[in-house]
Amino acid sequence: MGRGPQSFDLPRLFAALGDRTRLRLLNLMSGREVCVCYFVEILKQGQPKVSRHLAYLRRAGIVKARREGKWMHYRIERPADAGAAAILQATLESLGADREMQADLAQLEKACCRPERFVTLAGAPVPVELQSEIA
Amino acid sequence: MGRGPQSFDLPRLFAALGDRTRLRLLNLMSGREVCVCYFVEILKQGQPKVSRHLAYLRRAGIVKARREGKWMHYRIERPADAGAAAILQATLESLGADREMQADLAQLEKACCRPERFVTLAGAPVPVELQSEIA
DNA sequence: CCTTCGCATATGCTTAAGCGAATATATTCC
DNA sequence: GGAATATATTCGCTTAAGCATATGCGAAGG
Repeated sequence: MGRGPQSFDLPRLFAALGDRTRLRLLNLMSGREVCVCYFVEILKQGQPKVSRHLAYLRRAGIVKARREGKWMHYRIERPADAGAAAILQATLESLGADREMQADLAQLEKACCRPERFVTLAGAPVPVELQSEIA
Repeated sequence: MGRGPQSFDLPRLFAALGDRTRLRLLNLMSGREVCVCYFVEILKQGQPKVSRHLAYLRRAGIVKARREGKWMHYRIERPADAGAAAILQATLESLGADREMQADLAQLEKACCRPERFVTLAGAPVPVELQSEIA
């Protein structure tokens, strides 16, 4: 009994999406690979908090980390399960309607163009657009 | 600051979807209006537990209750927000891939055709298909 | 090496979720 | 009106989530 062996763990996915901080992180990663330091700068929240939420997303299987020297880059990983991928896709699209999410993206633009304005981002790697990624 | 005044409370929606019991309830309501007694019979869980989860869905704004005599009927209510509606739609569709959800629907079919087989459903109103409802 | 930097994780706390058992409310039937 | 039925809510408990502070750990750089 219980769930079928091949079916995705949807409650886990929704638990991962059920937090505003994590949605803001996903929004910033939508279409790009972003360094952790940008998250900390833009969300204006403590680094351990950001790191914990990124770990949560990682464990839920919707985000992937890549190390580059001292820096860690995160990007969205499309789930293998088609249903889960569709849900994530719909979620990312609906985030665009949210004011704060728009503001976050605007901040990211500013930070990318003029990292010298942000003390914490001196020398940090600029986010990179992803080619065949979600939205 | 914070969210825009018109944007939907997505974390609340995801919190509502982040529980397997609630997903099973939504799956059973997908395309039909169902009486609470069917939920209790099919999920084989205590009535207060089912009622509590239904209340949760009601508060999240994705389910609507209708009283008919002693019986309460529940059905899915498409959220006004387009993004939230799309997420809910994708969720309902992806539930079809889950074994337990399929089994629940099969049980519902059986219970509808032969309610006399289920002691607890004697005289209970049969679920009714909805015309222009989600999926 | 040994320090600094970027990030991750452990710790202790507070708050909220889920549960079963018991109780309350609403409707029907007699 | 009182018993019976269908559903909702409350209570006490256990478990998990989120937070801030503090600590651990890999990678550069001197």
